Amino acid sequence: MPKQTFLNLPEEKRLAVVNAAVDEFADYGFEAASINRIVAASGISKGSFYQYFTDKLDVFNHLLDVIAQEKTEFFKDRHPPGANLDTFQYFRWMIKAGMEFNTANPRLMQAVSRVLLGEGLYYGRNFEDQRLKSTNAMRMMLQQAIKSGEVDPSVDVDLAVMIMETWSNAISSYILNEGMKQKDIMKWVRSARTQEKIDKLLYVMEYGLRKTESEFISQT
Amino acid sequence: MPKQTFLNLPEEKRLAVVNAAVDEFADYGFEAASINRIVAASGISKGSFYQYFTDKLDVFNHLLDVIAQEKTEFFKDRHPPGANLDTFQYFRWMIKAGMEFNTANPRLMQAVSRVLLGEGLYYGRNFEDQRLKSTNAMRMMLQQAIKSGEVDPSVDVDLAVMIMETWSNAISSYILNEGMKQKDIMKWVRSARTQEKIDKLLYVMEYGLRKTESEFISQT
DNA sequence: CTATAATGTGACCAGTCGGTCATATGACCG
DNA sequence: CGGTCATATGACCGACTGGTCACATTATAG
Repeated sequence: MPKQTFLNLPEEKRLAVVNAAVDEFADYGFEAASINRIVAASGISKGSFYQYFTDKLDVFNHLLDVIAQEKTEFFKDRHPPGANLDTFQYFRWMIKAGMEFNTANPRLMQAVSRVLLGEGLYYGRNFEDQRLKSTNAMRMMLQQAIKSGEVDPSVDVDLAVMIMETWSNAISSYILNEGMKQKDIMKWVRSARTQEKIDKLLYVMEYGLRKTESEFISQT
Repeated sequence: MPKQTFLNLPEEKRLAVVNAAVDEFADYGFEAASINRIVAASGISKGSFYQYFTDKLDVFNHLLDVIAQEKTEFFKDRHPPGANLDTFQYFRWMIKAGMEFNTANPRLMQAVSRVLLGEGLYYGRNFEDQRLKSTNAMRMMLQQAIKSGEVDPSVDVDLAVMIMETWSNAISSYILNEGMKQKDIMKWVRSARTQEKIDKLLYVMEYGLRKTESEFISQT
């Protein structure tokens, strides 16, 4: 939590600091973010910074507060269309609203998203080719399946690739992060519980994808 | 690419360097990884390091090479069960094989996964509570839907939450990363193309989730 | 055994980091 | 005006960073 001193600051100065922090985290992520640069960019002195915040994590947490504020402001007069949406309609509305919120605060959301969710595949370092290699393999697999009549030709190949890639990565991360907590990772991975969970996951994906695009359009 | 000098090294020494690098990237990610620590942990001198590699990225790229080698070794005598799997069966087999590979090389995969895909939600910094807040909201939403009879009670709530969370994050990242490339992010987000893509995505998710667990079991 | 080439080494460099603190500045009050 | 207190400042600190290079060690060849 930033000190009261910071919150008392004239808005202009306060925003300069917040914006500098947003840019810094968005450009460098958490570890590589530099307090020196934030200080230089916002035009305050280093001493002042340490009077406002205790450390780097403190500034970042303040960004989360800023988001919370912005969100209540944003959703103040924005409500779900109609009262009796079902769960998925509501979820869909939430996602769409989130997209609008991201659009309205792109740099801010980019900064916290980069720190909390990672740099993201679509941005990227020098590893784009590495990623393309695996997505291209999936794309070819799907196109082959379409050619052989196994998958409906109206399926959106790019979308299917994105979905498969997302799950491939999510499952890999899940196995690694959750697995490292276990004392016997191999036993855990091969356990009925874990296998069943992944099976269900893939089944949900598969079932959704098997629907043809024409059905999508008629049902949405 | 590491210099030939490095590849000529006695295996023991070479592995010491690779293992030190793996540990470093797994523990600190790319930005915060320290060449000094890698050097110290592997027992080589700093000068030698710079004779083997040009910089940090070069070591990391070598880890990708190591993975490629390990993978060909791993899949040498591991083939899909039967020749006429359909696309999804094949994908499922690939995912499962990937899980086994991760299990066999957990630290190595953790290192590159952390760098390429981010720290992952399930690991985490001091932001676990931030994440729990949103997942709990989704969980309650689903439980409410089950209570009211809208969603089949046999649905695995935790699984559904994981799926919804994954898509929520993936969509958010997609919008931010892809959107920042556009000259007019708002126009892009609201365009029919983008909206349709997200709609389809959510529809695939929804359709998979609407199936009841009993159907899962009978069909898998 | 000597000469030459390849490899290994760690002290050293300039630069940056997060963080501190004595001092300066300004705001408020009697 | 003087006095008191909150705030602002940037020089300075030790630690660490990625990177270099003159020199030591070892291997190879004649």
